[in-house]
Amino acid sequence: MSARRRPTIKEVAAAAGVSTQTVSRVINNRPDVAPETFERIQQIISETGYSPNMFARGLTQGRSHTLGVVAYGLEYFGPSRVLTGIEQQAAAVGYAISLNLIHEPEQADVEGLLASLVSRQVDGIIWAVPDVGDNRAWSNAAGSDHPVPVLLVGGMGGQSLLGSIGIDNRAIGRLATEHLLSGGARHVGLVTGPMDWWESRERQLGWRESLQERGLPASDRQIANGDWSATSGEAGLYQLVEQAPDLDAVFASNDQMALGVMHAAHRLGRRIPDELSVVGVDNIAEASHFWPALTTVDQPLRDAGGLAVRELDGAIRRARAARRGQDGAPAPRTLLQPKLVIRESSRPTP
Amino acid sequence: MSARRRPTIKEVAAAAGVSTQTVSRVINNRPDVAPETFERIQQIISETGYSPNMFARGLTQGRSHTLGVVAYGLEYFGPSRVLTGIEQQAAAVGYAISLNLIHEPEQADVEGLLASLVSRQVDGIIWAVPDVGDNRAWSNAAGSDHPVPVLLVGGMGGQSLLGSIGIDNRAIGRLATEHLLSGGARHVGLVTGPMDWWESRERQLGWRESLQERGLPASDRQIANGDWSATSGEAGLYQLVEQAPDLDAVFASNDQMALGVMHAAHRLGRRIPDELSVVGVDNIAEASHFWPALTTVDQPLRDAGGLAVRELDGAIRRARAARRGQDGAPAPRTLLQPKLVIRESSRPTP
DNA sequence: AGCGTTCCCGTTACCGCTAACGGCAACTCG
DNA sequence: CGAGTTGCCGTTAGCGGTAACGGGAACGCT
Repeated sequence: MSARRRPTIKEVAAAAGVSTQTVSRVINNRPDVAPETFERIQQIISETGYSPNMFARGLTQGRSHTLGVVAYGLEYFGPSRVLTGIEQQAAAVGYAISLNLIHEPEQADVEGLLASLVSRQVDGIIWAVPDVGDNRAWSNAAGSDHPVPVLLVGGMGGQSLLGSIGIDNRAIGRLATEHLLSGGARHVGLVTGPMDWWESRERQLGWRESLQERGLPASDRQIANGDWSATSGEAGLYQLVEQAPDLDAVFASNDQMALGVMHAAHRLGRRIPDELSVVGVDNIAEASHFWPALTTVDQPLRDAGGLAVRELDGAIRRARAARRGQDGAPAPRTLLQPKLVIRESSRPTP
Repeated sequence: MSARRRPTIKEVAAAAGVSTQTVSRVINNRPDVAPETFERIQQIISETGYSPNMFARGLTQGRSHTLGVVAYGLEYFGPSRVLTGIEQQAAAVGYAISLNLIHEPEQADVEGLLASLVSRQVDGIIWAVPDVGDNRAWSNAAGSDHPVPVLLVGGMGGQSLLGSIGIDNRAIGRLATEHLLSGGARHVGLVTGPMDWWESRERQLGWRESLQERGLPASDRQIANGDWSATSGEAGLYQLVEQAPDLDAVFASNDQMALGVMHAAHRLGRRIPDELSVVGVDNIAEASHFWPALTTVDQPLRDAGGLAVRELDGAIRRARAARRGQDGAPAPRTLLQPKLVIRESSRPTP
């Protein structure tokens, strides 16, 4: 942990007997350097272990090759997956990641956070915080002209002026519900996530639409509110069987709650899937080893993260090229499609 | 997503009719500014939304207030917890986080990664990658004098010259095994993690020590090698019951594998905990909702992350103060202690 | 009155790097 | 053989901020 000082371009130039500009040309791989000189300078660079100072470079070029990423809840499956996707793609495209975690999504100091990222000179910002409550009101604000491009990931609530990448959560609800119905279920219960989450509301909508299209009831008695935890899933089933005794299937809005539901079903002596079919969401690694193996809806979360980086990179380039052209194309919105994974917790289609 | 240019200190100074130096004094809260002037400048700053350019500031001061964090496997419970702890503490102490994820812990280009972080001018580096194979050989190298302080988190393999924060994994093995023994078990099987992980080897050592201290056998027939996945835990139990028919307890090196073990036990018709006691490690959120609720060993991972930031901050300050003093104190090593969480998958102490 | 302080503020010189430009050879070509 | 390339390299001037120093005005003190 010694404090060996890093060499500067000036020292490299002196050692090579050239000007700093020539060294600069070498490290940026620009023309107008004699092959022989090029070799010699590169030699010295690797000997001294020189690497350019990003501060100085950023100062002249006005870019940092860094993306600000604001995320929430790494302990949850979704967010950590998205972050992994972001990091991977960012590394591939040549961006560093400046990570900021939010702990209270509802009452974050959004402007302060964005300002601090901007003052760190990030080239763009990815807002990967779930759409909870009105925590995205800022993104709809008229005066939301940020000094750098901002991209939203996950959730699509509001008429945001910003670009966004999301997953079709209503389709998740429909996929799960229609699968349950096709397996013969007629009384499909729902354990929701927290209702201030956009994802929860959309999944519920999908569930409701599917039932209504078939003329089946979708009353409040078939709904239990959860909070994503297995505990709440367990409590949810106890509540459901009381409110709707003829329940024969449950769509749990995530795999943890599905686990809780199955736990409760075991305690109640209801066999899965014969007496009760269960479908979750997320396809967490453990899902295939639940008892029984859980049928679930898989979300392309990693892809969403990767796509976010590519889109943001595009926006950065465009903003940089236009510099003061028209603000151009409306913010693009992308919605990725989920996929059903059928296992043993649901009755198969006959 | 407009590209409104950010104001500079020069513009603020012009607007206030003072020199840039005076503005600089205001934003750094330094003396020698008349209260009235101070007010006026601050007014203009908030009106224009000025915030200092970190590049320029970093260039003169030689620090970025950024910590480089290298992590691996956010999809695993441990690493994501540690990262959360790091981020939280970093935010509290005033550091930003530059995140780098590794995908192949065995064959990462360590020097390249460190160099890239250093060239980004991070003030210090936290290496939060599990100790797998010989991927930490670099940290023992004699010439490991990095331009910035480096701290290792998790794992304690080798005689690293660098400071480190870890969790006592041998104690994990002992806690789990002794709990099983105190519940009456006499034939304790082990499902390990991958054996090139330091954590796995230490947990196995703890298991072995506990058995040998009581004069109980700890043969290879009681061991099945897993890979952290639930699948491997399931396969592990099948293997164990074949190799050691009188098996009455299993220590699984993480909760996922414990889940697999319980899954297999159900299939084999072995009742838990009466016929087979099971203990896991990690205390993941779902553990209390497994069937039955899983007894496990809790690791203070978030604390480890937080502590890492504080220690690194100290090292940074010291390095900065000494600047060329002796390299001083030997790298401190901290070992945090795990904690047993008793639930229903293990027979209680009579 | 004369001198030293204190308060407040401006000047200058960098930090490390790159864009823009200029300039000197050698080389090409009609 | 003179004029226009082309190849190669250096000089200058910043990017936006801060450290170090200096200096004028007002004040206090003997």
